[in-house]
Amino acid sequence: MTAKNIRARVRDELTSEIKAIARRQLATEGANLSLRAVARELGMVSSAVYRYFPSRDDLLTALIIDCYDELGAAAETAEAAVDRADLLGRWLATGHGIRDWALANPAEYALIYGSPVPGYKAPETTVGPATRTTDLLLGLLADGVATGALVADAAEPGRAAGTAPPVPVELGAELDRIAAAACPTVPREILARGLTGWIQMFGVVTFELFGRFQNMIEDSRRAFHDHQLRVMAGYIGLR
Amino acid sequence: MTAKNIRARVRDELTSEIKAIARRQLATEGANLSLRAVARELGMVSSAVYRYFPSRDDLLTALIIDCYDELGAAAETAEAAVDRADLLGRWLATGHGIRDWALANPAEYALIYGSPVPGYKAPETTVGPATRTTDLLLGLLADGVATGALVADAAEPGRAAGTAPPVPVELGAELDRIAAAACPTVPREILARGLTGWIQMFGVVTFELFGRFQNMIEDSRRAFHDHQLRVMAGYIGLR
DNA sequence: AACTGTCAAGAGCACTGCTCTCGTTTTGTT
DNA sequence: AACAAAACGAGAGCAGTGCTCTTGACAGTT
Repeated sequence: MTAKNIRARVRDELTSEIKAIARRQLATEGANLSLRAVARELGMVSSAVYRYFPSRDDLLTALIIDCYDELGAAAETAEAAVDRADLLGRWLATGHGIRDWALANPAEYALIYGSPVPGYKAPETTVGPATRTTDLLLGLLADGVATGALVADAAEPGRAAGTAPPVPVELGAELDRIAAAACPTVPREILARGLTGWIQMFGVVTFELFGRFQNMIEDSRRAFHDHQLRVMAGYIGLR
Repeated sequence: MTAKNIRARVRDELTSEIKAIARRQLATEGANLSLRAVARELGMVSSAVYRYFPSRDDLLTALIIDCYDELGAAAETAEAAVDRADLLGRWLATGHGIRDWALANPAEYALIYGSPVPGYKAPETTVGPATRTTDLLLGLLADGVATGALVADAAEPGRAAGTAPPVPVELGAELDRIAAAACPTVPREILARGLTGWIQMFGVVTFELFGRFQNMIEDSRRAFHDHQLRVMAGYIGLR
């Protein structure tokens, strides 16, 4: 069986080496990386690379999946280090974990959360790894609901009526559908708040990564992100 | 002088025709549009286009400036139609105006708010048009402060203490610097809240445009955006 | 009428994704 | 052990790209 694995193992090694070189080129070339350049750096001929990835888009797909998985793993380990009962701490750890990974891998973040590549259509195989980060939030909400730490607006102490508008009816059905599929125990009001915080979190990271903070927030970007996280945590009801 | 203008006028017409065709190709090709394809569609030879735009990046810059201006104008006209005293209405109009433009011009929105183009460095000439939308928010905040409708957290009725975390000291200096340069009358707490709402607004539009709502929010995206706008308006204190 | 600057066209360079063919090597089967 | 089948790397080639340079034609100025 080792004889059988000789070729397979070389293939696996070359496959991941191609991906590694492509990842490195991603940093300088962005989404329009060159298969020929990868082959050149590998000492191979361009047509040989096509034995491993049938097209450039397939290479991109492999990279996207890897990046989703890496980001998901980074967020998960950051979140797992916090006491389960500390909902706010888990939320903060998740948010900072995602930002840290994004700052360490800006090109990769742009690949998965930036503008869609023109002719590229993400296949179904990418949705699984993509939901790893959102699953963290949903787990957070479900845990909060289970322990009673997270309650809907009306019953929540310390929050005055009228501050937060109620979920409109048009949204209700859709939110219920999402909850039924992903987190049946979470009421729609809490799910809506979680979604708002989730979007804000990625919005801040995206703004920072894409240079929209230039000439604005320069020295205290981490503190800014932390503040946004805490604001949204307060809105969601995490404490 | 008309004799002199014959050439200049033809030049201007051709310049805008090139930009128009490039805009149209932007929709299908994304940021990596082809100068040769533009020339082909124009019945010209590629080298002739270089008389009008010294490089592909310069064409891109021209498009970016046009898009920023268009988005800014769309947001301004939407906001200008609302009664000056109606801060919430102005905020909603701005937000929906931006979203409407983005939905009508998704490729253009991706160009200016999506991932930065790999080798491309936006020149200084783009920052002016880029700030048109943020100026709307700052004007909104300044108006609210001037009329007394917008007040800092502690004095604001209907909001309980502890819901919104205070601005951390590290952020304070930076926020004061921004305020001093752009909106001297707006206190840092209100500016911080406005910034949060601003990021959330663009975050929602970006998520929707970049396909992150697929299999989640499908039928009520406008209502969702509207709800987000109202949530953030409540947080900022607009009413 | 002569000069000067602008223009479109064409050839050419180096690059890209991708396909096809060719000889070689490895694999699985008889 | 022998052999067919599959996998592999190399090379040539096609159509496309951004960009540069040169050439010849035209317009505006003096």
